Amino acid sequence: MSRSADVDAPLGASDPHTTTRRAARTRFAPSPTGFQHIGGYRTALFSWLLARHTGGQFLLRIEDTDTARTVPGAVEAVIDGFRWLGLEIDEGPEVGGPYGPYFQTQRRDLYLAHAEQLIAGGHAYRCFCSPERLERVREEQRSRGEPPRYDRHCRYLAPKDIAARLAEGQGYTVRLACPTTGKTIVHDALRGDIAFENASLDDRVLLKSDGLPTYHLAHAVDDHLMEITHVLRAEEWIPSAPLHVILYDALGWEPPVFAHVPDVLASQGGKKLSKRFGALPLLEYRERGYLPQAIVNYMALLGWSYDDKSNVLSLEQLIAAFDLDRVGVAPARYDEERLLWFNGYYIRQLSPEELVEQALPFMERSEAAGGLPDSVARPLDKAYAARVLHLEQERMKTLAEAPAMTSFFFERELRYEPQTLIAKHMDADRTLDGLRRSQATLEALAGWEATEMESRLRELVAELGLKPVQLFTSLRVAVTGRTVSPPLFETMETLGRDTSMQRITLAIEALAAHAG
RNA sequence: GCCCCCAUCGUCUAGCGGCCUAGGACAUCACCCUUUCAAGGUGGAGAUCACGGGUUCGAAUCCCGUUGGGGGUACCA
Repeated sequence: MSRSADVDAPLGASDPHTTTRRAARTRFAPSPTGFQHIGGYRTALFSWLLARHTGGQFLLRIEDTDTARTVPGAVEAVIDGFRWLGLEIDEGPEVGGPYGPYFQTQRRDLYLAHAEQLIAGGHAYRCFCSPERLERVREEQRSRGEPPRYDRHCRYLAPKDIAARLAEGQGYTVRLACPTTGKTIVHDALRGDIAFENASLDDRVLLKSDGLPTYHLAHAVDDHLMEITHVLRAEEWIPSAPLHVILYDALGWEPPVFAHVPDVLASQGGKKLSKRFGALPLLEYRERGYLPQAIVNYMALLGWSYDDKSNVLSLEQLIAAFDLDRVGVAPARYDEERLLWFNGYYIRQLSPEELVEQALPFMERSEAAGGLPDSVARPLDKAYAARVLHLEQERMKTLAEAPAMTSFFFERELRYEPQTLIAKHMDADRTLDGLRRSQATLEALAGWEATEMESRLRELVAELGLKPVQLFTSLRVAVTGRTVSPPLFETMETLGRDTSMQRITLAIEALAAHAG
């Protein structure tokens, strides 16, 4: 039996939903009309976390009913994104599952059957109105200052009239017959009850004239049939949520728990993050040298928090801690700086092996693509690259910075202004002398260890009456070509004796020539 | 226009009536460490809790209103 929406008790008012106690089946249901960005994946992450936290399942369903806007490759990209983030999908395209198919275009008979059922039950009706008439009606309403809504022209068509049009072969859509009085209550797990006047509702199209369902019908049928318990979706769905409550009721079904998660705003302006406003497709972050752990940690904290202290949280910790009750309702702003901090943090946590594994592809890219200079032979020596990367590890904010940061370890020739060899409060002559004395000191060394070089050169610094920075700056530029580098002695050790000595010799020559 | 959502440091947030002279993180500033840059450590600045009314012995926390921002208003999702 289905409750009448026109009686006093508002629809949905007494649904006693708990949020996260039972095993949750959640889903992410994107339409393949573009590429998902952080906003979309954030909602998906919350859904995934809820499923994992409760020991339930997470499914991926493709809402491809808008065939005209479907973009090739979008489905693969979504799946690739989940794989990259480390969020495994329990049921969906590619992995399959007992509730498939997971593409809505392959489920049209299901929607058709339910549409018929709704019509038979008087909860929906066929609408023969042309798009032109619809537009005209809306225009008139607007000009009168009324909210544009379907005027329900076909809702009250006589049965024989309908039969006649059908016999004629007229096309039609199927619309939901909304109650016209009373209220419908949408229970939102994050915001509580939201009340809507039924009089303000619109009899939206459930089934398009091409026989494919709109989102309203399709998602309800699928979520019910797939036994989804919690629907997490963007807050833009709140306005149509009452329709969904009515629809579930008309179908005789218990609605799932709805949680409308807040938007993620673009870093500039007050607009929602989107392709137009500051959003990058998720996989673009991979190209730019971001680590999935950083993205996940950052996204989890956009609109959700564990307590007043926790900041760094692993996926495992997130699973253990996640709770719908701690998801906020206010929109959050996308903050690149914070993401970058997380990324640097997670890069620092990488083991030497993991770091090479992750960074090598960026270094071996072509020079034009941001890799090491093309003059450097590929493939790179892994062991050497590992040592080099380890030296730069704590300075890296993204993996994509690795090539520029480490190029002097690989290049044969350095290019720099001889002037930069001279440290502050130094002159060319004293620098030249320091360099020459250093050269002799290093030459006399039996081995080539950083600690050994350091103690010998520190003795030299004292002997010359200089400050460490005065001599080491020159050596640094000589050996790396830069004023900023990893610690000098480890750098020289890694570079090797031959290269280091050769560069110091070159620096002496260059400075001598420069000083005239 | 109409409907709906939201409102604590620049940003992400903690706070669910007294623990708050509002806590943490990013960013920022200073200092320490130090061969540069980072990383790390310490400390600082930064929020009249949008505003105005209530309720209460007591409000960032509850209620109402205002303002501001956002979303929806398709045979798109």
